Order: sequence, then structure tokens, then C-alpha cells
Amino acid sequence: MRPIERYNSETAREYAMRAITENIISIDLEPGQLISENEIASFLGVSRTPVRESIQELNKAALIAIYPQRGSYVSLIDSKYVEEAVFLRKVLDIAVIEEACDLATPEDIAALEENVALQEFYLKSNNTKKIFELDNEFHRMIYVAAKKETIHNMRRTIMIHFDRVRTLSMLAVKDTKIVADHGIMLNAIKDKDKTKAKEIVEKHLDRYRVDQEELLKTYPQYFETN
Amino acid sequence: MRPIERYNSETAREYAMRAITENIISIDLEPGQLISENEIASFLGVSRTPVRESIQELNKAALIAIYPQRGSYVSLIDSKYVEEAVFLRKVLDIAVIEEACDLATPEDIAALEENVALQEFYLKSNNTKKIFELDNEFHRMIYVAAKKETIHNMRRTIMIHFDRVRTLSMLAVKDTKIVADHGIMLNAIKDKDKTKAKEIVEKHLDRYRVDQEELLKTYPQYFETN
DNA sequence: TAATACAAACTTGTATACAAGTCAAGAGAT
DNA sequence: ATCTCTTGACTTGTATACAAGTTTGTATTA
Repeated sequence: MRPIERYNSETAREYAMRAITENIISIDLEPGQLISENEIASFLGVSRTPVRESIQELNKAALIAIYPQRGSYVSLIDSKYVEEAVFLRKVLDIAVIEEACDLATPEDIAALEENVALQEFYLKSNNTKKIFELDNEFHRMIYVAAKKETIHNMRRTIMIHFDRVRTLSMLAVKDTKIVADHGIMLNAIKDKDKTKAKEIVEKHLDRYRVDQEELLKTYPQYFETN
Repeated sequence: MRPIERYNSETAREYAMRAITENIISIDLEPGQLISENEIASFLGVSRTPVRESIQELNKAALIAIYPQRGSYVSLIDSKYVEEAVFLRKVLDIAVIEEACDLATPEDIAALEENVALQEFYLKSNNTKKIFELDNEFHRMIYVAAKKETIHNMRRTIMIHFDRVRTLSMLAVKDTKIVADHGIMLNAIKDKDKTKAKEIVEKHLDRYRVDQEELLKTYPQYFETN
């Protein structure tokens, strides 16, 4: 487990949740790894309570398996969940961007434009981490513009299954293309052009195809055998 | 709060979660009502810990609002969330039943047939409660057949917002029509007819339209004022 | 009367103690 | 050597104690 800095503004519970989640996505908590509430609690410098609450939440999202009185494990990567994530993203992102075409206010569009400008800025300096953050934020903003923020929270939760695979594959999605896609999405929303919006979202999602066969060969111990 | 019987098989946490959720849906815990972890804990006969974990989870689903050191309240009915639930159900149910047309096994179909037969049985005895349970189970089985069980869990969570409105409106959806709809859905899946499936799901969902204006006039204290 | 101060009774957040179950290592008997 | 039993160190589940903050009612004072 990798240490994560705690913000002053967050409660112990929020910190524990963020730290554990980030470690699962980054595979610093490895699929299949045994974890202990006490161990994580002392590592993070908080008590069992906030750690336990976080683990319960991640258990509900099928990211941690709890065996009472025996132990808890980071869930192995299960193609079932990865495919559900891909399915959900495809169905929802399209429906939501179409909705955003109808509902986006000038303020929403201004915010999206600022985000894309920042993406272009960090593209020049090859700041992949920043672009990753802005990428997540961009998609969230579309959900907000479509008045679907709660749904976005659900999307984020299930997407962790996919993000984990992305980490393993060190998915070589060209940032250039991603940023360009976002610009096109933005224009589609500005033009209220649902057809174009749907088209570019589909193309965008297709960029993230992962060769699971390859990964399974490289990291067999991380995968659920079905 | 109405007492809920505890099953032998469930943990304190599962019991607390189920009891609180059922009370929120049935409006026995009223929108806007002040609740206390201690009060609920002693009412249910468990300690604060499992109650607290449940409240955290419901807080995440925007069904309970927590004000640290001040108190927690059952969330007022917010049309924002109700509309998100309706949107999600429409988008997902259609996509998922189409998927089920491709993926349903003979076993899945047999299970659906048994469920519909039971619905018809209870229709004769006007057992609305049983039909309600079988209804929920029927839709869940379609998600399972489409290999989208995780997504169904998310659907169920957000649907609580809608279920609460249904309770208030004592929505006079004719059970006869619901059961008939389910039979048609089942046939569409058996025939792998996506067009028919999509059509009947849309018609089915339209039966649940609620006149929010009316409700707002009758129960103004239950609604969020935006 | 009205304003202020204060104490008591609440709230949730966090830490810790205890209960109950699992599992593995090791002693001892066969 | 092998089987059996036991013990102890773990696990999570639950209960409780304490910390920190808010609110409310009630004195007390101007």
C-alpha cells in the first residue's frame, strides 16, 4: 500500500475511502491481496471505524471481498465487472451527452471550454496526470450539465473495475486524441448536435479497448478464473 | 418508524439497512424527519455501529442528509433525484432487455416463466404485496440474464427515490396490466425480438407516470423547494 | 423586559473494548 | 511418523466509551 497525503479538509472516513480506492486503482493494493482493517488503520493513522466503513462500501461495489472472521481481500479482476463497467459507460455516456445537448447552459459550456483549454495546456507539457484528472472532471461536468450527478456517482464507482485494468495495461491512449475528442464533444454540445455527440462518444470509448488476453497472460494471478 | 422483523440469517448491519430502507420507502420515516443513530439503534435492538453504517450508505445515496454534530434527516423528496431515477430506468431497462434477448439461457427463461406464472396466480387473489415482490424480482432476473447484476444493484438504490413517490401516490397501476406487460416482455426475450422488447418496456414505464403537482399540493412538507 | 452567559442535553465522529469465529503451529499420544 | 488436540494469534462483527461541536433552555444581570 502506498501512502496518500491527507487533506486538512477531509474527515478520517473520507481520507480512508480515498486512500484505499486510489491504492486499488493503482494496483498498489494488488488484486487478491489479503488486507486487514487494523493494518490499514494503523498505516493511515486512523482508527478501525473509518477504515471499516470504507471497506464496507468497497465491498458493496464488489471491489473488496469480506469473509467474516477470516479476512478481507482485494477482489480479483473479474471480466464480468469490467464488462459491466464498459456497458454502463457506453449506454449512459451517450444518453447523457444527448441530454446535455438539450440542457447545457452557457455557464456549463463556459466551464467545459475552460477545462478543454487546460487540457490543451497540459498536453504541451506532457502532464499525463493532470490530463487524467481533467479528463475525469470533463466527463463529470457533462453529467452535471445534463442534471445527472447522482448517476455519475454510480458510474464512477463501477468504473473503478475498468480503471484497474487501465492501470495494468498502462493503456497507451494517446492524450492528443483524447483531448481532441473532448473538443469535438464540446462543439457537439454547443451546436446541440446529438448525432455528432453520440458519434464522437462512441469513437472515444472505442479508444479504450484493452486486450484482456494479453493481460491475463502477463498477470494471471490478478484475474478471476471463471 | 415501523418495526420490521429480523430474520435469523441476517447480520445486524443487514437488518438495520433493510429496516431503515423499508421505512423510508413506506414513508414511515417521513421526508424531512429528524432521526438519531441512538434512537434507531435502541428501537431495532442493535448498537450504533450497524445503524451508523447503514445511515452512511443511505447518505451516499442522497436518502439521508447528515449534519455533523447537529443531526441527520430523512431527505426531502427532490424531483432532481426522482427524475434521475426515471431517466436511469428508462435508459438501462431498454438496453438491458435488448441484451437479455441475446444472452438469456433456457434456464433464465424458465425462471422468468415461473415468476410470471406466480404473478398470474397472485393476481387472481388480488395479493398486491406478493405481486410487488415478484415484480421487483422479475426485473432483477432480466438484469441477471443479461449479466448486469451489479448495474441492477445501482438501479435499485436510485429507484428508492422513485419508490417513495410511488408510496405517496399509492400509484393506481393496474396489477392486471403490469402482469400482462411482463408476459409480453418474456415473449419478446424468448423470440429474441429486441424491437418488441424495447417497445413494451417503454409502454410499461409510462404506466408509472406520477402527477407530482398533485402530490406537492397534498404533501408540501415532504418536498424540497427549489 | 431584554440581553447575555452558561450549563446540560443532545448530535455525529472517532477510538477502543469485547465477542465470536477461523486457522495454523506445535505438543503429546499413539 | 502420524494423528489429534489444544492453544494462541489472528480475523471481522458488534458494542461502548470518549471527543468535539451544536442547540436549547434557564438562570442571571443590566
